[in-house]
Amino acid sequence: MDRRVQRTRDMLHQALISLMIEKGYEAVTVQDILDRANVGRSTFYTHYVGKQDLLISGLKNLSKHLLEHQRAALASKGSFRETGLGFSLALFEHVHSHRNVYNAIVGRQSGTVVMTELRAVLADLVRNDLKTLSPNERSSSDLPRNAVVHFVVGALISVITWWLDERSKLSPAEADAIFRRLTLPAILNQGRPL
Amino acid sequence: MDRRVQRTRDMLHQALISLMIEKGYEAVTVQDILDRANVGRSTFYTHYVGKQDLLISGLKNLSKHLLEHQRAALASKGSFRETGLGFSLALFEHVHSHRNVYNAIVGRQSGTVVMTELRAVLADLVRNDLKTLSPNERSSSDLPRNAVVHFVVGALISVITWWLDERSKLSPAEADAIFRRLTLPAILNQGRPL
Amino acid sequence: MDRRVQRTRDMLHQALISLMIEKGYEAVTVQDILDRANVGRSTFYTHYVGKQDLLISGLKNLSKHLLEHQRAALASKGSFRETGLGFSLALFEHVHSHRNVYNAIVGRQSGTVVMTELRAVLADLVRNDLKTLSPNERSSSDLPRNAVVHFVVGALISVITWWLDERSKLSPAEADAIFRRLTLPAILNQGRPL
Amino acid sequence: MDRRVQRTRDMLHQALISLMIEKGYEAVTVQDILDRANVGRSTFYTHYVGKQDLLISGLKNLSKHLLEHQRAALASKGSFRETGLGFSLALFEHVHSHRNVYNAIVGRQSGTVVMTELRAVLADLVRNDLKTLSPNERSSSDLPRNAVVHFVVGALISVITWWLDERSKLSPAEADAIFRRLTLPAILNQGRPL
DNA sequence: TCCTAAGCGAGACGGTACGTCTTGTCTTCCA
DNA sequence: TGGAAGACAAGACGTACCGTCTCGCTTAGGA
Repeated sequence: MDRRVQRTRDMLHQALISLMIEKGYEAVTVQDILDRANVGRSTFYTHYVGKQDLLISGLKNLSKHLLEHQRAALASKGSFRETGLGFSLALFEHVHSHRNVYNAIVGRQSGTVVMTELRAVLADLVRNDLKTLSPNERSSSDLPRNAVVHFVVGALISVITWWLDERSKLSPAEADAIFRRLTLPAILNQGRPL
Repeated sequence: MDRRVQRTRDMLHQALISLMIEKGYEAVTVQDILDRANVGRSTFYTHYVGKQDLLISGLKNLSKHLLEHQRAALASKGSFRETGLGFSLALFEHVHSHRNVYNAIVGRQSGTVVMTELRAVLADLVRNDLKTLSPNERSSSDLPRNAVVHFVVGALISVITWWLDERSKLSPAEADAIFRRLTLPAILNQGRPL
Repeated sequence: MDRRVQRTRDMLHQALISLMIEKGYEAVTVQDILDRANVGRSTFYTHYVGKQDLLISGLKNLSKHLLEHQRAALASKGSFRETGLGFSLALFEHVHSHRNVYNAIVGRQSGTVVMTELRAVLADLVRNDLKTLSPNERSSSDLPRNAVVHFVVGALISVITWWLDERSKLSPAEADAIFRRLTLPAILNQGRPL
Repeated sequence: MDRRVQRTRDMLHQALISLMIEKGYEAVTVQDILDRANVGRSTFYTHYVGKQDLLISGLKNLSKHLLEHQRAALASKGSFRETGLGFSLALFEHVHSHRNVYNAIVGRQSGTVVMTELRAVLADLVRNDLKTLSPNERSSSDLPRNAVVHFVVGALISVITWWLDERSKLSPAEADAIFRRLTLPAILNQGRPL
């Protein structure tokens, strides 16, 4: 591929991210992106279907990053309580070191598209994790698998949102601990009577 | 207030809801609403700041409805496990009998505004409920109150979303049970070591 | 007629005139008039068909005023050169003492309706006058009567417009003299070869 | 300039003219023009500030046309009585061959903007002509130059209006003759006592 | 090394939705 | 009970984006 192509795409990504931090995804105009990236209108539409497409293609990086952490955690031995949802700490740390970006993605100014896409990425990770749980440990299989996946993703995003709103007074590890204390009991204690 | 005013507002609400069911909130145009409601453009903007305003003013009804159920549940005696989050069954039933509306509100075609507003309504209810928990029972106070509120609301919406996506094969009571099995342990078992 | 009716109409006329002076006829809104006159919308439309109607009904006064002067001039004896178009000096004086109103009527901010109506009023006067000319004096009757009427009215308005634009450095009598020097030769010297 | 630009502008001009003929300038909507010209709304406002702007830019053509005839007349030798206001016949002929357009411009359905602009165009031509008169012939310099210009333009438009109203029973040459018989004496005979 | 296809910026263009404004009609309410 | 207040439908306005397109200029990468 032409060396220029990659350069154009990078500039577009950078432009979108910096603009999202400033105004939030919804408020960003294609024209804004073009101006910021010094890219022509037609060029933009050559590479991407639209604003969403540019965004989604950017989220792929996050996805890759978290998948690696998940693989590492799954490889190690230990109970699900210890190693389950093994990507979560990595995610909280990623969020922390890119606070401003995540504020734009997850915050008040966000948009449906961003959230939908983020949920999809996380749902994949969670589903992977839960697959390893069912056969080995006390199972949550008496609850519909998808319900649990939705629940975990919702909890994850809720905690991240809250954490960011609180201006991140807590460390990533502490935030992660809260997430796990809220989420794991539901997954692990299904046998206990309610 | 002029009798006509209420009539106009009602017709606008009806129009918005029916259009949301057909196309989803984001896709609905102000002009669509005007045509459906037989209302003039300026009249619309006399009553509402915009599409969002019309929507939000509509969600007030839901809020009132659920608040009543909550009051009833809080009045009755029983442990938090039984009576806590007492509005949840009512909500699942409301969702069930207005499936199509909720699909538009919560579904793939929804918009940020709708969700934000719905979350705010639910957050108020949850916060009310949790206030009654802390003093009486084994407390979740070692977790930040707001984190728990966000978590519960996220869980609630996640389960509803999943339930609607599954075409509601389960009854409202069953869906509510799932929600409670996933959420209550986290609230009640904070003392147990993870 | 109800005493209040006349009061309402007067207030509307006053409002229109003062607003015309401020912004010019075209820029004046019915709502502007209502606000200024403290009159309800429906009341306005009860009395007048619209903005134009209100204006035209106001011009009737001018018409009456000038007609009287014309009658006086026609009654006196003298050649057409002296007494013809006998209302012209009265008009220039009227213009002078209501400069601001005429600026609004005739000026840059005016509107078609105003001008059309003013022309009609003047055309009637001119036509009256020319009727007295034809039989008695050296005639312009070899020119189409209507052409001459249009011409005189056009000349009159042109001179008034110019005079007002010049901020009326000249007295009404001087302006009138200019008008007569420009217009009368054409009417009186038709026999002379061109 | 982009080839497309000229094409767009042409189509807009054509649309405006044909619509003016049908409904008169004032009654023409921007949307009417867009529909007729197959041009997008934003494109229109890219090229013109509004309806007026489009109109005025169209009157530039008339101006150019008449200026050429004036130059030709000025070049020829002869008294002012013969060659003065040398563009007038050309104007009457232009009016005649574009009767429907001029009816829209000058007629009952016209608007202030149209007339104001037309007056300005004609005033320039007249002023040019009168400049050649003063030094060479018996002067009208004892009358304010601007008054005379206004007067001539007023007379010209008056005669044209009358002529068009009469459905042009007269030839352009005859109409021009009437105009000259009405206007020239005033310009040339200033020395004669009134 | 050339030269040719591609990548690109610039921006014109047709559309569509927006929120504002004004008009003339129609309804309510109050004095 | 008649007029003031003002709600209303209609629809034009000028602005803002969108996604498609045409145009030349530049520049890589194969001949």
